[in-house]
Amino acid sequence: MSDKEVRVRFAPSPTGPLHIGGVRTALYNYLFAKKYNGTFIIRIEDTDQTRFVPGAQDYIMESLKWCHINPTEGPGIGGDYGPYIQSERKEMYGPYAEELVTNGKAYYAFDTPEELDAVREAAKEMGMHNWQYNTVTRMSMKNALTLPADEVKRKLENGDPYVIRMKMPRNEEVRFEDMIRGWVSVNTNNLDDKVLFKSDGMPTYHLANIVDDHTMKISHVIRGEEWLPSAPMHILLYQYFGWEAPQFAHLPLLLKPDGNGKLSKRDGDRLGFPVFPIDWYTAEGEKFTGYREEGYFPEAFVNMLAFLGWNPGTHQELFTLKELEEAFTIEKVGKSGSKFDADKTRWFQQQYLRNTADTELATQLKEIMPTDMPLDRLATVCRLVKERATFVKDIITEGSFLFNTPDTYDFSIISKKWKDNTAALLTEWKEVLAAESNFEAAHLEGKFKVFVEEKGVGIGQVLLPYRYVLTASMTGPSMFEVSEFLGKEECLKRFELGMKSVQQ
RNA sequence: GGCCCAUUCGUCUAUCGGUUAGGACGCCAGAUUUUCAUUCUGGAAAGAGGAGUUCGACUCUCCUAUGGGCUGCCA
Repeated sequence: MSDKEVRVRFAPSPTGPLHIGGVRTALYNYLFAKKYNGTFIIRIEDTDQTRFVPGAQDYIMESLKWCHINPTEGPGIGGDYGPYIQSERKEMYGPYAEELVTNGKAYYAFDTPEELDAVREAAKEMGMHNWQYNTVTRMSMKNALTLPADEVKRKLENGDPYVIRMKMPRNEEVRFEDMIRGWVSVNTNNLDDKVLFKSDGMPTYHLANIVDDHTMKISHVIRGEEWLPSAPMHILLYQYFGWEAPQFAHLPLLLKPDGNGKLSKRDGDRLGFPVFPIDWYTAEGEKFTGYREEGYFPEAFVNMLAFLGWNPGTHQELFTLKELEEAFTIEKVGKSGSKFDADKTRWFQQQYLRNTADTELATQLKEIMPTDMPLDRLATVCRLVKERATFVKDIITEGSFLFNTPDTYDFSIISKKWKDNTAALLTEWKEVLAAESNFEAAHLEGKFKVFVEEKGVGIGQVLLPYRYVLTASMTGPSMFEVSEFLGKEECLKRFELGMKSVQQ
């Protein structure tokens, strides 16, 4: 690591919702910055005006906020290197492109998109699988390298549409050291003359990215593996400008849990888990569910994401954001793509739910379930059922009989356990309770043990029917805890209800 | 097709030439529990294949296979 100040950026384009792969890239950038006391920057790359999606930028910012991945510089945040939205930096890029033209590192090209399509089509028909605008083909195209100088000049003065293409050198080896993959090298013969500046006056990603990273003093570029093939070209651009290139780290991709391929938008509803951090609605009104709305804690979500492609080298798996900031190193990021595991994700959430204080859970519960129940009572519910829940919303279903008197009893669930003497035993046990003034769980349990002892019956013979009449269910937390929570009056009332259902 | 990257249990991964190849999720079995859940214990489960280098390779090199990415005036 050089002693240069660490400045990293996450640079999404607002073409739609950020999916979890993007969130992970943002997270790694953030953690890297924190680890080295650096700066984490958000930059919006909206150079493609045709793909702009309204709301996408807000979605990105809100997603990161929910995850507590807080940028130190960015749109709406400020910083000394703004603006942080490329369309607002539009005027900056042209002169840089011109500079390359002047230095012979780039050239004007006048081929129309239609002409290019035609050339590609023709090449395909001749059995060439891909045609590239490169060192050899450029000599048969319409550009400043082939056209007479005066014609080029005339076209430019005329206002004819043009692009500026990078002039790729012939047969040169471009090498760079990736922080994750080590040395990567490519021969320029395999690279093409990429468009740097578009006919609409906007730069392409490649130019804008290099110019912004340089002018924003970015020290490390941590981005997805899909950028690896163009990294050598970016290196070359830095050389053309005479700038020092940042260090690169190309992250492995997130893969579909089944089959193969990069995780994509539609995989979520197909496989039954969210692919997006928060809900997203398309312009057509289609909804994509987010982790936030599913009920995941952001801490659990972030913890899970951090472990998709990184590990601390120890057996610890539960990390707070702060702990991740300490433990994270780029060296421990793996090289191969990871398949997303929905089960493991749920497990993380379950762990976090369990480690959340009861009153905190109660507070969150109140937000999703209107109730008059006081907070301390809610907290007790949480304590009783949290071990059988994964999400806060599970507490509502798992503890339903703690909120409301059962409205329907289904005798068939207990009929097998219901013997001839059950009703009589239950009635006697009810009498014991009716005479009892102390309803503390431990006390009731003691009473109960004495009761079954005296009757000479098994615990289950009474306890299960007891559960049934009070909760209309066969499963749940300790009956003595449940009884204490409900209180004497409610318990006796439910005895009546439950017993009635049996008689029918 | 071309170029680049990758390859350890089903999944996420540890191992930085010498290990009974470790952990976690999931799965199975047992114990605890009135029940379900929890918890605990145990179990099945892996180095893609082939050549080298080496006293010794999961680890280094090469080839093959497989997977992935890129191949736009998209990012």
